[in-house]
Amino acid sequence: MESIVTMAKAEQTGSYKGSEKLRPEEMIYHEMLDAILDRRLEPGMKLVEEDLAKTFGVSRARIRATFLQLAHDKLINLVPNRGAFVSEPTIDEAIEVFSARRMIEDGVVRKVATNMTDERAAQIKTHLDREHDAHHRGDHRAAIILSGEFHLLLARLSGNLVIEEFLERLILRTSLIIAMYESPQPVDCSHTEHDQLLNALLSGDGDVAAAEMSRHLDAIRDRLQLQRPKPGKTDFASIFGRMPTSEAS
Amino acid sequence: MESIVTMAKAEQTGSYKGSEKLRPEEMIYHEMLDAILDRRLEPGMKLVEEDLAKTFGVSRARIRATFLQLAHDKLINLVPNRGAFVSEPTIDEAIEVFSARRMIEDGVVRKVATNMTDERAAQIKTHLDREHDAHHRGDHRAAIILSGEFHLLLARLSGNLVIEEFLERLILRTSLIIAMYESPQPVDCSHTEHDQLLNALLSGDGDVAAAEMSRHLDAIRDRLQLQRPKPGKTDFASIFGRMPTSEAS
DNA sequence: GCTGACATGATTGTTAACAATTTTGCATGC
DNA sequence: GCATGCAAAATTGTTAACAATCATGTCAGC
Repeated sequence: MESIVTMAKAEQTGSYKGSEKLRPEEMIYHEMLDAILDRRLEPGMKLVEEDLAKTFGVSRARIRATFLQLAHDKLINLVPNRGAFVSEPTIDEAIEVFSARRMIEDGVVRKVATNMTDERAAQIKTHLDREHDAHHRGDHRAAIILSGEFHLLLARLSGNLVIEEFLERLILRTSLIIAMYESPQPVDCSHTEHDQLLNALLSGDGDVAAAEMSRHLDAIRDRLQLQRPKPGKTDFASIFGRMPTSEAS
Repeated sequence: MESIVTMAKAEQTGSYKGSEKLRPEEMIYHEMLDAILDRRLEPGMKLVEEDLAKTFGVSRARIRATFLQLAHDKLINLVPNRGAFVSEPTIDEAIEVFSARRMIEDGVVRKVATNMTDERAAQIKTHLDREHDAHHRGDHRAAIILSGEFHLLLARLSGNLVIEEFLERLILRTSLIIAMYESPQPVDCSHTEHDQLLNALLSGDGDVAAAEMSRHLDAIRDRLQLQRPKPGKTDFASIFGRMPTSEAS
């Protein structure tokens, strides 16, 4: 199965097969990234260096370097002498990430709205077509990827590489949050919201665009179930609704 | 001599001597950070792993880990098989960093302005007093530190840890840019601009505060000499004003 | 005199072994 | 039965040695 991230990169560059030529270090980073965002590695799970080293056929040193990168993106937690654990973003953290995105992306769409050109509008429309396409095909996976890419596209159009890179990390973090807190029946109705965003951008009014982006991000956040986290492996008490007792008395 | 960063941390926590209890890894990171921001390590300078390892009395592995951190903050450049080099932010990068800060900090002051309380105003005023103090004492070094801390304080008051951390990195990057491009006679008149910012914040009007912050950041940028970078060690052509020829003919 | 191959030295990249720490399992005592 | 302490296993942290790569200096050839 293709990975979320390599697929996303392929969407950017337009060549999917080429992504296999990534340097091994990046390969491992992306593989772990995918596994985390796919919840194949569940939040809270311990990541043992040697196991991963064997799995990828590299030395522990490389795994440790990869850990540093992932920890910097807040996707794993590094505890001295204890090891690495997949991040379990708290509800408060989740809210802060969305709040941060609002602050950043408000500024982004303000810039994009006031600097809109026909070519850029066409770029956005092309992307929205792909989103609709994926949605009508029922390709939920691609829809999720493209949804994130949409926000990244706007950041790129704002013309600031610093913001773009930062937002990329924030979007990854958001993906982990969504994976952890999404409601049982996933709702990817965001593509219609993206349409509305384009309209707002085309109005050329920065305030209108910023308001629309805020509404959109709040909507994503509010679709999550930020009250009760999906229980992790270790949270037996909430799984069974009671504390453990002996089975046969 | 105290380091810029540990001094800054001390300002935050209120206890300077305690900063010596940092774990060795953080110690090394901060020492290198300081050296870069102080220009004891000049932009473009090669950082040899073994030399640094000997200097700090640690193994190369630790130095490599520190390199990853610094590279993530864009303070050094990591070139495969070639090594680590102190970053030489280009003029375009510098402009982008200031632009990114404008986007972020506009949002920050909007939030702070609309959520101002007496206590927060007092916090800011206390900080400004310290800035003025340093300035009147002629303590240029402390003035620079406190100037950066001012922006960080506003980010903290905005109540978003994600933004605060990101801005912290951006401020470090700005410090390197200033160190690289500052005009011959350093102008730290920014403390009066900070006063104006406080006034704008007290107005409670987000638009006013954002405009003031934009003006302030633009002013800092415009005080730099972003046309001609201060020549690095290797730029002999610009040092001597001509290309090398044989000395005795 | 200049260019390019080649050998040498310096530096980074990688691996494996060792040390320190934490976790786990078990026995002991209350 | 439960807590406490101890020993063993697992895991992380660190170091040193080796391999691969790159930079530098030398020398032959034009």
